[in-house]
Amino acid sequence: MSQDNSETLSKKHETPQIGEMSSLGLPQELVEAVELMFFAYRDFVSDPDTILESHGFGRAHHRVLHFVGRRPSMSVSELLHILSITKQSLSRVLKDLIEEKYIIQETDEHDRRIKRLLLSPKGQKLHRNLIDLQIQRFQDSLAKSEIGTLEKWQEFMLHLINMETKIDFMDDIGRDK
Amino acid sequence: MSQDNSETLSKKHETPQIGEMSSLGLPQELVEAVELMFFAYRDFVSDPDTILESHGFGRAHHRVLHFVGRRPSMSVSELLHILSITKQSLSRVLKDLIEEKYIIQETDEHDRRIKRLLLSPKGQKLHRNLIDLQIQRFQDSLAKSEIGTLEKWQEFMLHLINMETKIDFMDDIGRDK
DNA sequence: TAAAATAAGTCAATATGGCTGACATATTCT
DNA sequence: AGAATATGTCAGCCATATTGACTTATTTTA
Repeated sequence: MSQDNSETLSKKHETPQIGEMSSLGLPQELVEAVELMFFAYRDFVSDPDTILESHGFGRAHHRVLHFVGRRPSMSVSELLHILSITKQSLSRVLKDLIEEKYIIQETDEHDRRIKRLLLSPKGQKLHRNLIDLQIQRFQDSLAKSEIGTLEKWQEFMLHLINMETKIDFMDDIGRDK
Repeated sequence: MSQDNSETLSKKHETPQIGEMSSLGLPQELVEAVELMFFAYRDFVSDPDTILESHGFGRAHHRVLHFVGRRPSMSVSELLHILSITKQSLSRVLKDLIEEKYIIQETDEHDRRIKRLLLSPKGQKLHRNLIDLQIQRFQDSLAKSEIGTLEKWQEFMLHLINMETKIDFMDDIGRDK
């Protein structure tokens, strides 16, 4: 519990430089960064959920919608590769999106085995709604931050997090930022 | 498909300043940032998985282990609050961790309804193994980056991502970094 | 002190989104 | 003609989340 186990620090973490040690005997800022990844990511993906839910979709649908929107005319296998999931996992969500006409399939001109995936106007609209929320969050965070060092980056990440989350759990993180 | 729909940009995203527009008519760097969140987070949480799997645990166990390690003597309801899950969801993983003696419960001295959660030495060891991997990834990324602006932050995030992922999908992101 | 509120735990049912294995179909390559 | 490739599908399994209803122990409050 006290800091007197600092001699037993793994070789990987020698050179704490300026930073204080956390209760774990690890540099405080790095432990905080690990948690910021958890909180910031969770809150970052939470915004689109409301919209998705009203369409009967989940996060898996969002990811497909996003990458098809960003990289139009991708093949199914390219999409599988990007998402790093199996085709059986993809098939359920892709089927939904195709059935409800958010995504259009076009057979490749030169190799008719390949199906190219595209967003319909309806799909583009939903995609845009979703990404707008996430970009807005980035811009808000950016407006509040002035990115410089790791500290600056943490500040940026901190601002990504919901105010409520911050009030509840950020009492010992980023106090003076 | 072309950029000529830039007039229809949502009011929220006027002021693209210097940045070019993506195929979506949104600032390229912000769209890239959205994707970096996805890739970086995914790869960041992937390291501990191997160790967890060998213990028969999943990511839910990891999160519990992490927060109990970081905030020792938390009550169950505080943990629920931090994780933002229901107690029914928590109960399974917490039960596993208690049964296999990674986590110890202690009844609060002043209010015997409350159970305080603590890592056993065994739990501390596993927690340390897991966080070491994540901190190492941060340190590696940090060594490669020089954080400054949003660009710097993106560079930092980019370096968090597995080389394989970068080779496969980063062909149009962060080319010149 | 009796009743209400709180902390924790449990049972049952359901949903999402991953996984594996086995196959089927159409198309292209050798 | 046969092998390889791209896609799709069936069936089942697992992890992790959800809701609602209920129990038990303990503390607070009226």
